[in-house]
Amino acid sequence: MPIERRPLREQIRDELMLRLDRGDFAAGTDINEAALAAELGVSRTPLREALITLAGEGVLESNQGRGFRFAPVSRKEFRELCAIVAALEALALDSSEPAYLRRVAPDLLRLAQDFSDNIAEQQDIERHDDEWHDLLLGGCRNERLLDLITSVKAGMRRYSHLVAGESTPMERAAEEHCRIAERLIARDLEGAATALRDNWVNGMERMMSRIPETS
Amino acid sequence: MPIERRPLREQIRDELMLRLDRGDFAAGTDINEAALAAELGVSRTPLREALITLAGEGVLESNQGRGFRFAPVSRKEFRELCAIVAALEALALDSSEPAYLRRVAPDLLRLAQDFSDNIAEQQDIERHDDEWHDLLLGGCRNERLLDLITSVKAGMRRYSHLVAGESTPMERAAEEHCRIAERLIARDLEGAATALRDNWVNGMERMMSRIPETS
DNA sequence: ACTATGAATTCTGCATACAAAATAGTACAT
DNA sequence: ATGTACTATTTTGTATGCAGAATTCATAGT
Repeated sequence: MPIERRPLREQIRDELMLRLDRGDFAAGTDINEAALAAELGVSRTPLREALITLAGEGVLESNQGRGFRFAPVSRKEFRELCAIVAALEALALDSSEPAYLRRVAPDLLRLAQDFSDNIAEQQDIERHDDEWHDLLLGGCRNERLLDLITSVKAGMRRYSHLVAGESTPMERAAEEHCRIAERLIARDLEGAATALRDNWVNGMERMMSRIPETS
Repeated sequence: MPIERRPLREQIRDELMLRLDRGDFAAGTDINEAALAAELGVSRTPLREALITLAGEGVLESNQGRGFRFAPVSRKEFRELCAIVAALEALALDSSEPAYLRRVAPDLLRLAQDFSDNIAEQQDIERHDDEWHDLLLGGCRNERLLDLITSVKAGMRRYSHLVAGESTPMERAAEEHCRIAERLIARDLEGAATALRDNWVNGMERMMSRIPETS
């Protein structure tokens, strides 16, 4: 078996994103490199490398001499990110192999229905939603686009834990997923793309009230 | 006067992009960190930080133990990038303040016309095209989107010097810019967005033959 | 001549060390 | 009590050092 040999900076990045999902870091808080490096058991060098990639994805921001901090959240930015992801995923759907979409459409529908039934843990909900979208876009032939979507979504993870605990919005999301799947089954690619865009716009509005206004 | 104090990694990144525009680096070539750092007169640490950000933007790629290299070019990737930028700029146009577009539309038209007249240096052509698009999108209220467009375009700069010396394609581009500006003057935002998308698709096809196929 | 093997070298990835900037703290003057 | 100048401390930004992986080169074997 080929043992895993990944750069430390990537493992660190993953770990930080995991902690971000858990809500360990409040938006706007500074990062103490030495302390965090010690806590992770690594040196500052690969940590800083990870921080720089995260800054490139918009998760962090850096100021000269002041180091890194988790980028503050705002309704404005969340709207912006949703608009971007909506456009990118719609493009990805457009760039997908029709055969793939036909094949996975039933799975997508079933997953969406299963999901609306049993309300699970918040962690599971997030993961499920991500996996659903990943499956939807799995047939996209534009590799750079998929990478870009992943990157932009990383920036959105700062918002994910803010909505934790709300159950009704998720039921709405499941319904919308059903709609998208139904459009695909009906071979209506245009309608599916529209439903997908709606899903993001609605998702945005659903979470909007949860986001504290820029103070 | 406030003297400029930017991190070295950013200055290094800018310098590397400049050299990339000049065609100093062939696609696919490895980077020797020590040699490049010595040439730039900096240490490997900020250089590596710059390389990591460039890798995040798709300009470079990194392999474990093998360091960084300029990502190889391919027609497939170029098509992908053009599709992405087309979608993003169209969205940006959609998110722009109508008042701004009305105001700059005449300037855009004039710039496009001026440009089609005097054929300048390749360097100037590139810069002019970029500035034209920047002016077009200057009224976009989605800041994250503008950052993202800049980042994706950075990845496209690997292709820019490949088309050097060709004059007719640029005249075509100027014509298309005129079309976009005319649509804006006519208050036809939808038509402008379509023309913008066409500009990217055509630009793509124009350069396609210049890109060596993946060997 | 060609391949395989192993030592020597080069280079990356990570850790540590150092310098300068920013922050916190303290004494002092108003 | 408040503000200010100055010092001490913390923290970042950059440079250097070091271990191990990857590559190169030479040599031996077929």
